[in-house]
Amino acid sequence: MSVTSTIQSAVIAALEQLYNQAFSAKDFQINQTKPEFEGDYTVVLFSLLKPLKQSPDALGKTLGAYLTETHPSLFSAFNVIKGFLNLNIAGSYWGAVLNDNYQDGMYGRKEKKGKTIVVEYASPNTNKPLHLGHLRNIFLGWSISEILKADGYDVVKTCIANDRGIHICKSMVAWQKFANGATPESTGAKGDHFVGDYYVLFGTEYKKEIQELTAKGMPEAEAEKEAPIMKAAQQMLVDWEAGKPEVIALWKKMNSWVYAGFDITYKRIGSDFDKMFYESDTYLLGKKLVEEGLQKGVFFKKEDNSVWVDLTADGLDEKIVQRKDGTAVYITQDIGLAVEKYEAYRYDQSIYVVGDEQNYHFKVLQLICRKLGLPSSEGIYHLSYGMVELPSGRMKTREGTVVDADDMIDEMIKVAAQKTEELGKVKDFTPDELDKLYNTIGLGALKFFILRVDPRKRMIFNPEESIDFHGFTASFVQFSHARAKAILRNEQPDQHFSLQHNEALLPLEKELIILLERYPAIIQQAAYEHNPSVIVNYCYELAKAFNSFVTEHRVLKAETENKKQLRLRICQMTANVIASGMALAGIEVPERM
RNA sequence: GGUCCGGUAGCUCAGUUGGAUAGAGCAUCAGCCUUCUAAGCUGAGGGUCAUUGGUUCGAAUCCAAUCCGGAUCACCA
Repeated sequence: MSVTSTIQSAVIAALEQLYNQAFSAKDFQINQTKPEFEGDYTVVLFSLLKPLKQSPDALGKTLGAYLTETHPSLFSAFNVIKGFLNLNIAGSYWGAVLNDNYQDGMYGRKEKKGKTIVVEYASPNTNKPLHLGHLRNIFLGWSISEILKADGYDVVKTCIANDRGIHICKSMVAWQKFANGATPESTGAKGDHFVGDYYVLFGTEYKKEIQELTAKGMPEAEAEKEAPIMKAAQQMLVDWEAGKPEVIALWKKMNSWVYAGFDITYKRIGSDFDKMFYESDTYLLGKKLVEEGLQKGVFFKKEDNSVWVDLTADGLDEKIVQRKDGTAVYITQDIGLAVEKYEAYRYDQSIYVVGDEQNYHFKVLQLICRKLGLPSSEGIYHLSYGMVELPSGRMKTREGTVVDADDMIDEMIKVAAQKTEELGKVKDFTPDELDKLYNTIGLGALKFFILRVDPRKRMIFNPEESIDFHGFTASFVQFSHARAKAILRNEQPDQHFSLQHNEALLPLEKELIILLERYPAIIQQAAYEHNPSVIVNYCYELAKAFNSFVTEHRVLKAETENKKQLRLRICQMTANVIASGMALAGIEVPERM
């Protein structure tokens, strides 16, 4: 049990004894005591004054005296200032926290809850390479999954490949028309980039054709529909859904190129999935559900044969669920996917890591699932994150300001290598070890930079700032870990030494133990909020405190053997917690750097 | 226009769910390596928490209005 909840229970019991009134944890607050006051934890008394008909001073003194008297091993002293009861926690209590957990690599992780959460993330289109926005998505999804696991859930990491639809047909048409049979193998290109180039080519050709048509006097809106290359793409989608063999063959070939490219990137960033779903499968189930919905009267057909759902009663609009030509739209497959996921995992929650521009889409999805009476609907949770912007503004494909994921990763690792060489601390590393270290530092920096921001907020990605290895960065935290390990390489804590608590803890020692004690609660909070930035910020805070501690106090040459053992335990536990926390963000920490 | 999200130091971000004098990093300035890793540490300056009103012992945090920025309201995904 955490200190905070221990104090809470003690206070509740005390109030029951002293005033014969029952309170719950929600009736009053326990905070860490502000540094300018004496004490470790503070009970805020204001909310209790009225029900107890007490003055702040009287209540504080009575409660403080009672608590210190009845829990001498927990509270060593107290003071009351205005409505705040400041409690000193006994040194022996902190000693026990340290002693019980310093070797535990699983510290902070919860027991299994027996509940399943499905997390969907990445979800790329198979027509262009991954960019910075995808990286935020993948880092978030992967990290949230790990955090939920640590909090005791069974997690299934899933990915839906958006492998069908008009956008896929566009790159297929362009390849057919312009590639002359070129392949990634023949050109040496990475598969996803190769296909992406044809998608871009489609766009430029399309624009060209529109210009030609409007030059002949056709109105622009009509030209957009009549452009031959667009008509070819639309026809291809119809052929694809009809299962025309040569279209399917082409589709399979091009998708396999893209997957090969994605796999390389996933592997580099250490991301993985337990289960892949393919839109090309789920859309059929979606269409079946649309059919059922029509029977049930949840959907209705318009004159042109397109199928709609009326959500005006729920404050939204009418929404199309199937085109007049019978082909599926985006949401059709999502309805199918929701059912498929539920059938497969009977989940308690189904998290979709998808950008906030799709808030409306997920509102609609949940409503439709509910109207269809699907059991999958209630667990749907859209983890909506903000867009990644550059200092110059939004990334735009058309303006070529999209930051490519592979380029970004290369750059980070390159700069990490440069920086490490400049410092020259690992000259004895083998080339393989160096390679691994550069990866750890470069990728760590990228992940940290992205995950440190609250997911809901838009974030500005400043390339220059992201490769800064000072301050609030992954390298700072990694460095702190390496520093702790350097000490531990000289000497390990003696497990058989029994710590004495007659020497008072120094402020920096106590600060670190208090921070370490909070780690389990931090995991819980991050899981509850679906927010990896909670973990990342915590790791930074811990690393910062550790660096102050290490510069201020000697560990190996501590004043007494008792102090030395205490500090060695602090080093060990800090290293463990940093490694554990960073792992939840998908960031590795080196032994040396 | 409707709906949703955001606005905290020059910049990038925290702020323990309503608590004490609002915190970090970067940038600027001043110090600290003969010591377990200086990718570090210590200190200084920098704030009308968008604005106004309200709720109460107490508001960056809750409510209302206004201003600014973004997303969305597609037979794109």
